[in-house]
Amino acid sequence: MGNKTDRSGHPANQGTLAQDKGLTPKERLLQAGLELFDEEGFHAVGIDRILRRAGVAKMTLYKHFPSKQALIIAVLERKVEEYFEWLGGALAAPGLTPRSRLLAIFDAMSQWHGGPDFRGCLFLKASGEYPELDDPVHLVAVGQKHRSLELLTGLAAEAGASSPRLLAQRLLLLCEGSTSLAQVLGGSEAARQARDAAALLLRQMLPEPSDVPA
Amino acid sequence: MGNKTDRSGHPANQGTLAQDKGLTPKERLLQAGLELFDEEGFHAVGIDRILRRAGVAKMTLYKHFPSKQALIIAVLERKVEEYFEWLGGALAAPGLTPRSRLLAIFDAMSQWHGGPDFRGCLFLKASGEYPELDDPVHLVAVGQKHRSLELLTGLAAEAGASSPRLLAQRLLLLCEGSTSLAQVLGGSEAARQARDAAALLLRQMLPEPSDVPA
DNA sequence: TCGCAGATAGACAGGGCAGTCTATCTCCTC
DNA sequence: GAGGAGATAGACTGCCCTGTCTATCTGCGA
Repeated sequence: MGNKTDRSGHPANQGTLAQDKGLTPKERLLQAGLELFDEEGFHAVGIDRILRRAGVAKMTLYKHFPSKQALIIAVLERKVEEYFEWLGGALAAPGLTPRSRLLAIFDAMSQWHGGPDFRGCLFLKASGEYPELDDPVHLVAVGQKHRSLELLTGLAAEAGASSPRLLAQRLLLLCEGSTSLAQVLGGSEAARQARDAAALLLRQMLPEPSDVPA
Repeated sequence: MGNKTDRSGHPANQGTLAQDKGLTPKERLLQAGLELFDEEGFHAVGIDRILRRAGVAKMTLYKHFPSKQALIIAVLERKVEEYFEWLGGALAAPGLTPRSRLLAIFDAMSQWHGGPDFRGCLFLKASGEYPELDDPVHLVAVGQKHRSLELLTGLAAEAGASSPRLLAQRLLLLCEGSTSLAQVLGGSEAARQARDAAALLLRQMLPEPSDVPA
C-alpha cells in the first residue's frame, strides 16, 4: 500500500507525484501544495487548484488541516526536512574531506539551480509573501535559515576554522545570494560563481589544505 | 502646489506620501502601489486597496494604466530608478576612493536593511510571485539585477580590478545574500557580515590599497 | 453481514477580485 | 461666462476565494 520510499528529496519529483493514489490523501495534499506553491506562489494558488491536483475532496483537506495557512505551514515544514535530507545526502558522498564538504554545498546548489523545476527558494518566497517577521508562515523560513547556519557552522568547525560561525555566516551569504540570483536570472551560473568565491574565502579562513592525510 | 522635490529615494518615505493631494493622481497611484506591494505582496493587495490609499477613483487608475499588471510594472520600473538614484547618492559621498566605494555599498545596504520600512528586495519578491522567467513582471527584476552587475563592474574596474566582472559578480552575490537574509531574519547584521566578507575579497582581488595618491 | 470511519461530490455563503460603465463634478483655459 | 478635459463616486458583471455543510459512497474489521 503506497511507496513512500521514493520521496526523492529536493529538486526532481518526476511528474506530479501528487496524484499517486497509493499515497494517503494527506500526503497527496502536501505534495500538491508543494508543487503548486512553488510553481505559482502562495497567494496565487487557491485551495481548489490543490484539491484538483491532489484528487482529494475539500472536506478531506479541512479534516487534516484547519485552514489554508495550516496547509502552507505543513508544506513548508515538510520541505525543510526534505531540504536538509537532500543536502545531507550530498554532503555524505564518500571521499569528501571536511573542507571539500564546504565546497560540495555549492556543487549541490549548482545542480539544484540548474534543474528544470527550480523556481527559487520556497522559504525565501514564503517570507516575501508573508513579510511580517512574526507571521507563522514567515517563522518557518526563519527556522530554515537558522538551521542552515547551524549546519554550516558545524561543517566549518570540523574543517578547523578558527571562527566557525563567522565562516558559516559568510558562506551562507554566498549560498543565499546565489539562490536569489538564480531565482531571478535562471541557471546555475551564480552557484558556480559562489563556489569560486567560497573557495577563496576558505583559503583565507581555513588552515592550510595541504594536511589532508585521511 | 505639490512638492515632488522630496521624493526621498529609497527606504524612508515618511508616513503615507501616497495621499499628498499636491501630487497628481498617477503619482499617488504609483506611490500607493509601491507601499502596499512592498508591505503585503503583489497578489495579496487588490486594486481597491491601492485606490483607497491613493485617494483616487477606479476609472482614473484605468485611464493611466491598462491593467493591474501594468501598474505593477510601472511601480517596479520607478523603483528601479529610485533604487539606483539612492545607491548612486550613497556612492557619491565625498572622500570615497574607488576601492572604498565598493565597500560603501554594503554600508548603504546596512542602513537600508535596518530601516523600519525594510521588507526585502521588491524585485526579488516580484520574481518570486511571478516565477516564469519571461513574465513581464519578472523581467523588470532581471533588468534590475543586470543593472546592479553593470554598476558593480564599473566600480570594480575603476578600483583597478584585473577581472572587474568577476569581482562584481562576487560582490553582487554578497549583496543579494545579505538582502535575502535580512528579508527573512530582519536587521542589518547580514549586511555587516557581507561588508566584512567583501573587504576580504577586495584584499585578494584588488591591487594593494596603499597606492591611493589621488 | 453489519457498522463505522473516512473519503467523496457538490452545493452554498459571504466576501474579494479585476475591470467596465454611467453620470456628476471641478477646475483650467479661452 | 462657456467649453472641455480629467477626476469623482459608485453601481455592476462575472469570476474566484476560503471555509461550511449535507448527503452519498467505499472498504475494512468484528
